[in-house]
Amino acid sequence: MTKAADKRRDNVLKIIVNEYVAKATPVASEAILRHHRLGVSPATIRNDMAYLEEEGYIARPYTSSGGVPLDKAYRYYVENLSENVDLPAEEQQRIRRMLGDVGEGYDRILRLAAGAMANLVGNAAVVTYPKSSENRFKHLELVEIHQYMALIVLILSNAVLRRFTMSFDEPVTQEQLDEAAVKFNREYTGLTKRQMARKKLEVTPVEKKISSAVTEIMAHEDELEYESSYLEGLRLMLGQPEFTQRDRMLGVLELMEAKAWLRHVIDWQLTGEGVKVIIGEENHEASLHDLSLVFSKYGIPDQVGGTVGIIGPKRMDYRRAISAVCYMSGVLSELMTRVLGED
Amino acid sequence: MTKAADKRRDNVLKIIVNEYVAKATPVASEAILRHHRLGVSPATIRNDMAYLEEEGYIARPYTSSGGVPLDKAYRYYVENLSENVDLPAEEQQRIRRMLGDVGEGYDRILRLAAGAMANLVGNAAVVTYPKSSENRFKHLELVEIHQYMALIVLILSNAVLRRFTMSFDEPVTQEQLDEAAVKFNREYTGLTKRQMARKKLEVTPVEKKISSAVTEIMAHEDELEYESSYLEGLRLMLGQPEFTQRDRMLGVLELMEAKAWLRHVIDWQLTGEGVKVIIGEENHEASLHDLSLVFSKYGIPDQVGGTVGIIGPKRMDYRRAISAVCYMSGVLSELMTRVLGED
DNA sequence: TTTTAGCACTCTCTGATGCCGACTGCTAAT
DNA sequence: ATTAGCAGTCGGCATCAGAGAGTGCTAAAA
Repeated sequence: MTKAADKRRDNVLKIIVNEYVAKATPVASEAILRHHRLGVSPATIRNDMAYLEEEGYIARPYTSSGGVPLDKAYRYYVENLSENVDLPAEEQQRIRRMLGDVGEGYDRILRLAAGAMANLVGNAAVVTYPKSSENRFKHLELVEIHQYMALIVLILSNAVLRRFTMSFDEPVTQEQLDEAAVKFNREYTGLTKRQMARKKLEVTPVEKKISSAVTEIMAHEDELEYESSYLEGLRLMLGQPEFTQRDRMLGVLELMEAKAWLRHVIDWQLTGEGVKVIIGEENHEASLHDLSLVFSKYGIPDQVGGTVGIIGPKRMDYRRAISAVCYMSGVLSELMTRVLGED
Repeated sequence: MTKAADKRRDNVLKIIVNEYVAKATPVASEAILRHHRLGVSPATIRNDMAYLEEEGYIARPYTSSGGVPLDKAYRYYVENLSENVDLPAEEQQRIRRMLGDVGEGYDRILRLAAGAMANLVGNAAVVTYPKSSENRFKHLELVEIHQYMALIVLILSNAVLRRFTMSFDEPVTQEQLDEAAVKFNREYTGLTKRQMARKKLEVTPVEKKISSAVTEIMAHEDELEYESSYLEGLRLMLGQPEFTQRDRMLGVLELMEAKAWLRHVIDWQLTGEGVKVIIGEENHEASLHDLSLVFSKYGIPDQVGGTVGIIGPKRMDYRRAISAVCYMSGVLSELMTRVLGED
């Protein structure tokens, strides 16, 4: 008998989560029966709810109101109560069509990807710019701007490209620059910055200056990761009823604009594959304590990768969010593979 | 006598605007005297306010409350009542130090610039990516990725750089690509896309494909302008008391995220130099009817330029906003000049 | 003609009050 | 272990009254 009772309790919890996610109001014992014919009376449900409350799955905003799920409930729900589903085929179609062809650089596509995810789940979505696990030198180009200044274009293994200008103490010619570029491209292509440092080249002062700048950029690129990211759907997230209180809304807005929380997500991401779900208090960062994150890596393992994820109130449709993140990371990975070739 | 009275009325209007900007509450006749010793009684001020109301400068939220400025008042204020001031020297220092050195591409600096402005005025600020009035070809670079695919790097006259991959029907070698690059660089450097089209080169099929892609990119770059822009300080703007009502807040948030309004600003900007102020209903776009914009071009006239501006509720410190926009556009212009050299 | 004093009037804001409806917890019966 | 019934709790809403702020108007003064 206890087995059947356990099952019913799971069911009740599942219904509570679903209902609360949909309606954002405490769910009452009778409301549970209204839509789902379990063969029992409201009183039984109330007993079950009392049990769930005692065990810390749900809470009541005030005495004798309906129950709202706690972190523990969401966690249990994600782990045991919700079977993973694929994104509906039509949604998949729409996204694929929207992303269409590459060509104008990642910027546009990543932004669109974030926007699509956001709309899919009605919350904010973020996509970080892809980054090499360890960048490798791919190509260098030097263009004279004027006598004492050159434009340096550096392409790295993640197909990211950096350009910057550099001024010199002595005059330089385009010939000199070409020579330097040829040399660097011959010697450095395919190397990481550490391998480059190990290789002692004979260089002119001008070349030395260029090479150290290149190394610095590569180091910087290895660090910088969340600096550039695409966050879309803020309006959707902040339209959720949890943000009716003005200060909470502004607090979250501030958090989002600062983007410091992203660092946190990325750190977490370092461990393991697949879709990660962080619910409320599970976040180390206090400012995220009443939000949830669903995110995943994308990219090519051990080569390039970024993070794609969803952020919203704890009351979110985790099933949908997980599907969306999972699918989108797949699409983006595929896209990266196509762009980078077999490399 | 009427002359003195006019002057006093101007003064009253000025005080009303200042007070309302600071406090965001209707300003009462006695409140005006509280802080500013005009040599008259409250009743006189009331008469003046009645006059101002009749003339459409101010309105009352309800019978017998204080007055709030209308669009006409702000316009008059900006035009006649507020002498332009420079940004405080210390602020100038801080911004210059913050922007520091160029080097990592515009992205970072433009974002910082927007952030600084936003903080300066307590509203949202936007900086668009600089764009050539008409882009010129500057440099092309071709790198083989594999047999049927190449990475194309195109540098344009605004120092903007585009890279994209292209696949070919026939195998290509790096030698072929180098040859093509040399040819294009020799023939096309310094030309606009129209001049390029006029010049009929003899090209191989591969080169033809590359060249048409380049032209397309240049055309695209000429169009695309507001696509990439940096919007900072949303939290500040939405923290203003005019957005206590939830729907207005979400409405504006939606507007900001879509960024379609930027197109509007840019269109307006086309005419004339200097700092532009658009107040409330002066906006053609209905969605901006209760917001104000303060913006300006920056860049090098007839070469490259972008837009820098502030957006906020009509109740904003126009004097400060104008100073900030003016100063920032100066700083960015200077920076562009330095980066592009004399060109 | 312009300014001032005085006063009645209008409107917002706040807190108190009371009632309705929703839902539970408890007890006792099944 | 489940159910029925009922008393009790609490949020939400509408109503109301009083205080405070500030004006418009009128008539007198400058």
